[in-house]
Amino acid sequence: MPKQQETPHRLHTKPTSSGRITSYDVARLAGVSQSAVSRVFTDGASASAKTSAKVKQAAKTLGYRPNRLARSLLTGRSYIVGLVVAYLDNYFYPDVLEKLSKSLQQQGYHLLIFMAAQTADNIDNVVEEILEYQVDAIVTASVALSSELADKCQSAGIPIVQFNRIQEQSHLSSVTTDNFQGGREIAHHLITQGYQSFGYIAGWEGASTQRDREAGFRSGLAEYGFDVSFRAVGNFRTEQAHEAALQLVNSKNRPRALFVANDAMALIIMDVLRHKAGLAVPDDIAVVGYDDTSPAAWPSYELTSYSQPADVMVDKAIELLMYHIQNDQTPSRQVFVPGELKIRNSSNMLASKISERE
Amino acid sequence: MPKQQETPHRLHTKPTSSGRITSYDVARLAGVSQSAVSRVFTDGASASAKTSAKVKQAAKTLGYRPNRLARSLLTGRSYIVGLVVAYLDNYFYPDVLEKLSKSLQQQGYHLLIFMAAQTADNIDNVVEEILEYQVDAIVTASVALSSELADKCQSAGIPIVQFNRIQEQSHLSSVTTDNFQGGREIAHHLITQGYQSFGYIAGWEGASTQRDREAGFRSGLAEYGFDVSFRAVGNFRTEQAHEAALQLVNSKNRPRALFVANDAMALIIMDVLRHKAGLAVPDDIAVVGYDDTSPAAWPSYELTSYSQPADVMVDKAIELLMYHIQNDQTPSRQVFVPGELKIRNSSNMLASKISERE
DNA sequence: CTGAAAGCGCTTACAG
DNA sequence: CTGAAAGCGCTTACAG
Repeated sequence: MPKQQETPHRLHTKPTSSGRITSYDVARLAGVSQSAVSRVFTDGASASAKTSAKVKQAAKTLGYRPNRLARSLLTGRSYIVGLVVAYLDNYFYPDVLEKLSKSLQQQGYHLLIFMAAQTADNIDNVVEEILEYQVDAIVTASVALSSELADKCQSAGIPIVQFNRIQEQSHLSSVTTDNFQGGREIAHHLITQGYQSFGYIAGWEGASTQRDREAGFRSGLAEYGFDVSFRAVGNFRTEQAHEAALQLVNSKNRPRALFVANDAMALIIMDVLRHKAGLAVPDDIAVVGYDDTSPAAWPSYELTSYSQPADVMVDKAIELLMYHIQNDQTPSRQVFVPGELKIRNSSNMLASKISERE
Repeated sequence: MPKQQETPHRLHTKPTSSGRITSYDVARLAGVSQSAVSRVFTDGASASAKTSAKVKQAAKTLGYRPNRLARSLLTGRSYIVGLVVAYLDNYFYPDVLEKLSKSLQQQGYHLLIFMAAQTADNIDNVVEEILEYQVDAIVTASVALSSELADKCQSAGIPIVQFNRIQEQSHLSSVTTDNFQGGREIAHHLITQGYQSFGYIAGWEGASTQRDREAGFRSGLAEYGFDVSFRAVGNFRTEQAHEAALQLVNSKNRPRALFVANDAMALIIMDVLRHKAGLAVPDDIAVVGYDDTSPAAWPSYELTSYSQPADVMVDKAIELLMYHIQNDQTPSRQVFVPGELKIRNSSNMLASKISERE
C-alpha cells in the first residue's frame, strides 16, 4: 500500500509550517540564501543595504527572531549569566537582583536564577546544574562554593564572581565592602557615643561577611579595652533573630549597645525590644545594623547601619564579569567597595544625654 | 611555504581538547557509541546496566554534563521559563520570585529574569527578547502585554501566565486574588468599625489590580451610602506615595479612614502620617493596605491588609504553566485565589472606642 | 557582497 | 540493547 508513508517521521521530515520560523523561511521569502539572513542578524557581518532591507522585511512579515540557543552552540556564548542566591527575604538582595539584571540586560545578557540554601553542600549541585545551561559566567550572591567546584568552573572557562562574600582558599573574584573595617567603625562609633557594654548578634557563621563584621567589631572594641559581653546567633534568619532577641532580653547583664550582623535581623530585634520587652531604643539599648537597606531609614526605625552601596557593588561585579568573559584565564580580583556608617537615631546617645549633662 | 596552514580554522578543525567535554569524549573513554552516552543521560531511554555504568564512570572522570542548549534544539524544550517583573521594591514580588523559582527548580525548570518598567510599550520589546531564548513559557508578574504580542506568543506556542494581573481583551491565563472582592471587604470592614469618611491612594492606573481594588472599595462603600472623599495617586512607587501622603495631610477635609492600594505604599504613608504629621494611627486616621507582606505584621506598623497568599498563587501559576506547556493550544484560564482580610491595629477603632463608650 | 557547505552538541527513528 | 546517520537552527571560513 503506498499510503504507509503518510505519517511523517517526527524528526526527519518536519514540514516547514510546523511551529518555529527559521532563517530558511526568511531566506525563501526574501529570495536570498540562509547565510545572508544570518549575516543580516549578525553585528559586523557584511550585507548590502538591499539584502538587509529585503531580509528585515521578510523577517518582520514572518515574525522571525534568531534562535539564541542555536547561535550559542556555534559561538560558544549563551549571553546567559547564572545567579545563585539564598536570601531574598533580606531586602538587600532583591535590590541587588534588580540592579544586576537591568545592567546586564543593557549589555545583552540575562540572568538565570538558582535559589539555594546557604549551606555549602547544596550549592555545588545547583552550580552543576547551571553549567548544563552553558552560562557565560556565574554570580554567587551570599553563598559559597566548594573549592573543588570553583576549580572545575575555572577549568571549564566559566568565570565566577562572588557577590558579598569572599573566600580565601578558592581563588575567585569577589565584590564586597570591607566588612572588617565596617565592624570596626561601628565599634568606634558606639564607644564615641559613650556606650560601655556591648552585645553582638551573629549571622550565619559560615559566611565571610558574618566573620569579618564580628572580627572587626571585636577588634574595634579591643582597641579601647572593651569586649563583647553578650552574644547570640541569628543566622541571618528572621525567626532565629527573634529568638536571639528574646535571649538578649532575658539575659542577666544586658549590654547597653548592640551590633546586629545585618539590617534584616536588626529590624526584627528592634521590634522585639520595643514592643515585647518595653525597652526604648536607643535610650535603654542602642542598636546598629549592617547593609543600610531602605527600611533602616524609615522613621519608625531610624536604624544606624553600615551602608553597602548596591549600585556600586553591582557595577563592580559587572566589570569583573565582563573582564573575565572577554579575557580567558585572567587572575581573580578582590574588589572592596567603600561603605559608610549611616548614623541615625537608634544609636544616638549623645543627642539626649549631652543636653542633660550640660 | 607549507607553514601557512599551521593556525587551525576556528570552526572546522577544533581539537578535542579545546574547552568543552562532549558526549563524544565520554563515548571514546567508555568505549561505546555517542548514541549510547546520550541514552544514558536520557530518562526512559534504553541502556543496559553495564553500558550505563561505564558511561557514568567515564562522564564522572571527565566532568561531563549534557549541554541543555544543544538538547533543546532537538527536543524543542529549553526548560527555561521567562519571568517579566517590574516591582522588586514591593516585597510581595521577591517573595513570589523566590517561591516560583524554587518550585520550578524542583521540576527541572529555571527562571530567566527580565526587568521591565511598568508601562506597556516597553514590555513588548522585553518579551520579544525573551522569545529569542526559546523559553518554554512566560510568566508576567505585575506587567501587561499588548494583545498583539499575546497573540504572537500564542501562535508561536509559548504559553503566558499573568501573575497578579488580569487582562480581558487578550485571552491570557492569569492568577490573581479577587481584587474587587478584596476592595469591597475592606470597605465593609471600615464601615463596620464605625468610620464615616474615606480616602483612597491609588496605584498605577494602568494596572488591573489597582482598577479592581478601587472599584471594589467604591462599590463596598456605595452599598452603605458612602463615597471616597479624598483620592491621590501613588502609582505603586514609594516617592509618589510619599507625596500623596503629604497631599492627604494638607487636605482640607482629611478622611477618617484610608485604603492604600498596596502595603508598600501604605507603610510609607503610615510613617508620614505619624512621624511627619504627628497623627496617630488608627486614632486620628485608620490605614488599610493590600498584599499582607511581612512588614505589615511588624509591631511598629500592625497594618490591616488584604492577604495575597504568594505560595498558593505560585502553586496555581505553576499548575497553569505545566498545563499549557504539556497541552498545546489549550484555552486560557483565569484563576482566582482566595485572599483574606487580616485585621490589625491600624484600622481598629472599636478596640479603643467601644471601651470608652461602655 | 554572496551562496554552498561544514559543523556546534545533542536526540532519536531506523535497522540490526 | 546498540551504532550509524540525519538533523535541530544557526555561524562562519571559503571561494567566488
